[in-house]
Amino acid sequence: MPPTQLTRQVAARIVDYIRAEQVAAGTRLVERTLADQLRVSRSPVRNALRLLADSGAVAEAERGGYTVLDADLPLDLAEDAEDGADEAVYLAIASDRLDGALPDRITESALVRQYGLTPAQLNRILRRASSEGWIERLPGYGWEFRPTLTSEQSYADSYRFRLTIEPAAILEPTFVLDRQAIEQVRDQQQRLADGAIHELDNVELFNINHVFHETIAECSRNGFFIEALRRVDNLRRLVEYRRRLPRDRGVVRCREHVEIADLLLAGRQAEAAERMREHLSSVTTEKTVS
Amino acid sequence: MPPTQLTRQVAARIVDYIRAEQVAAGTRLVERTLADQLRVSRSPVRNALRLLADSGAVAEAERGGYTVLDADLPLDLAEDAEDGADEAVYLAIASDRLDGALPDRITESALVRQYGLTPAQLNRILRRASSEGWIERLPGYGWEFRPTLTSEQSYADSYRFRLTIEPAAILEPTFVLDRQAIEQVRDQQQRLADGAIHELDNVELFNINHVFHETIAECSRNGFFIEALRRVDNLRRLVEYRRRLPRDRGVVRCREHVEIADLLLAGRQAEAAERMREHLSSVTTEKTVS
DNA sequence: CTTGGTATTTTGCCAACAAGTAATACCAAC
DNA sequence: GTTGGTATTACTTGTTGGCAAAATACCAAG
Repeated sequence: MPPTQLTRQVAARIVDYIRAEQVAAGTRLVERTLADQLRVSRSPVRNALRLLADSGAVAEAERGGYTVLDADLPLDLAEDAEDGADEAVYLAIASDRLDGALPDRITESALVRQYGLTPAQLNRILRRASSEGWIERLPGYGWEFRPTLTSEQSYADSYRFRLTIEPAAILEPTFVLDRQAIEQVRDQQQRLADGAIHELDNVELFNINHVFHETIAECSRNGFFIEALRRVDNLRRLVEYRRRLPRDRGVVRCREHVEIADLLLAGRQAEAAERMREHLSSVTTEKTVS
Repeated sequence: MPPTQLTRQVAARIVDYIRAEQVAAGTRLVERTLADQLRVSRSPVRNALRLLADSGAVAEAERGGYTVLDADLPLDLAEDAEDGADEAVYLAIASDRLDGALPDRITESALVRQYGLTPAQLNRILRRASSEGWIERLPGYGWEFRPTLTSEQSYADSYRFRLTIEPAAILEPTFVLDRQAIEQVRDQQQRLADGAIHELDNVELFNINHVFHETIAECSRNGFFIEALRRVDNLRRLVEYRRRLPRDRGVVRCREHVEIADLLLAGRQAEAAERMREHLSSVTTEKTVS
């Protein structure tokens, strides 16, 4: 019996957690704590830990339970686990749509047939796609793809929008610097600028940059700014995965990121907001030229 | 056999359309046109027209088809039609949640039991609620209400967010004034300020004001601004329906709306944006005081 | 009191069929 | 070419029951 969808997902999250927090080897992985953190019950956590133990990612503790084996787990572990199915189909549909292989309107059963899904699987995927804003249920039967990000215009629009909200988020009165988080993403960007950028693929590069911007926005403590940014990035992700991202420009962007983070850490918010504005508008012009 | 959910909905939209556009009596209601406009096929349009004809809202034309009887249809018609079921349950769940009658997490079957729904009905409702951003599916079983708008803080946050995006939308380079639309909402606001405001209930008042702000944002021609505003308002709606809206303050707000519209019509966008900023921030301070 | 182990309850998915209705194509009339 | 009428196709919903697995409660050990 193959591990369940949720089990794989939970396993991937656990790996992410160990890697991101650099949890020391030997630390106990407490079921209840993980369950609370991942918003599931202990059952899938238990199964996920068993799965990870079988593949040698975590160690079984002496009197039951599991402990961390190594903070630097191979990245593949999370990806392998995640590749349950949903994610792949989700990206496939998005990709096919961007390629123009899917019509503007489509019925659920057509999708079920074309991608060989069960109704519930498709239900999950459509739920996600519609919550991310690129597909919409019609009043009657069928779904309609929304024109988001398919055109160059809407791509530019997304940057204009970020140009408005990201600097504004920094200047919000509720803004409180999360020094630790900012330092972490700052160092990550520094490493990228120092050359690590050439070793990453599009997905990882996008995710790191996305986390950088989101971490800053989160300091605004205003859920509307945070969620608005998140929504834009969720859409952007679908396109960026498919683009060629020139790495030389990427180095410049990372340096700008470092600079913005340094300004924030120095408490110079107004300047940071201004740099952020310049940073985002430079990307805009760059894109429209190419 | 009672009319179907979709039929009622389409009927309500047709009534909305006739009222909003003030379609002259005697005009033919063309099935295909309506179907395209409402993004459904002719079948439900036909059923809806039959329904409206039976209740005397539209007239049967001589050689088949239907014509408009009177541009000023009673508002109840749309509401009666809409009250099919979904909408009522949707608002009931939102209301119960705001009252604290529903726990933070809840399962689908609990909702099915509590509100006497079929799975597909609940599916539709959850889809909508999650796309509007106030409920979220957990990784395992169950759903979680998001803390949006339940607290005074997040209510204030929503205004801070609008304070950022609405003036910015006016200043977007892609902004193109839709003179006709702006004039229409301007006049509507003028009528409100002249006293009509005292004859409206919360729902209608909210909708009119919401349309005003959205019409302006739409001139930005940037879907991200438009959608972000729409999302905030969809959430706000759930709360505002339940508040007491003091009408005297409302009059002042309507006057400000008229003023903003006039500035836009005069092509003075920068000033309009500034007035919009003041307008929104005055509401914020007013709320935090009360 | 915290943690891991175990048992019980409940949930949501699956499958397949029936039924009603939305989408679509076609036709006739003006 | 439009428009309304009609027929056909194909889609989604509503069933039902069975089942794997997620949630939950309980227990024992340290």
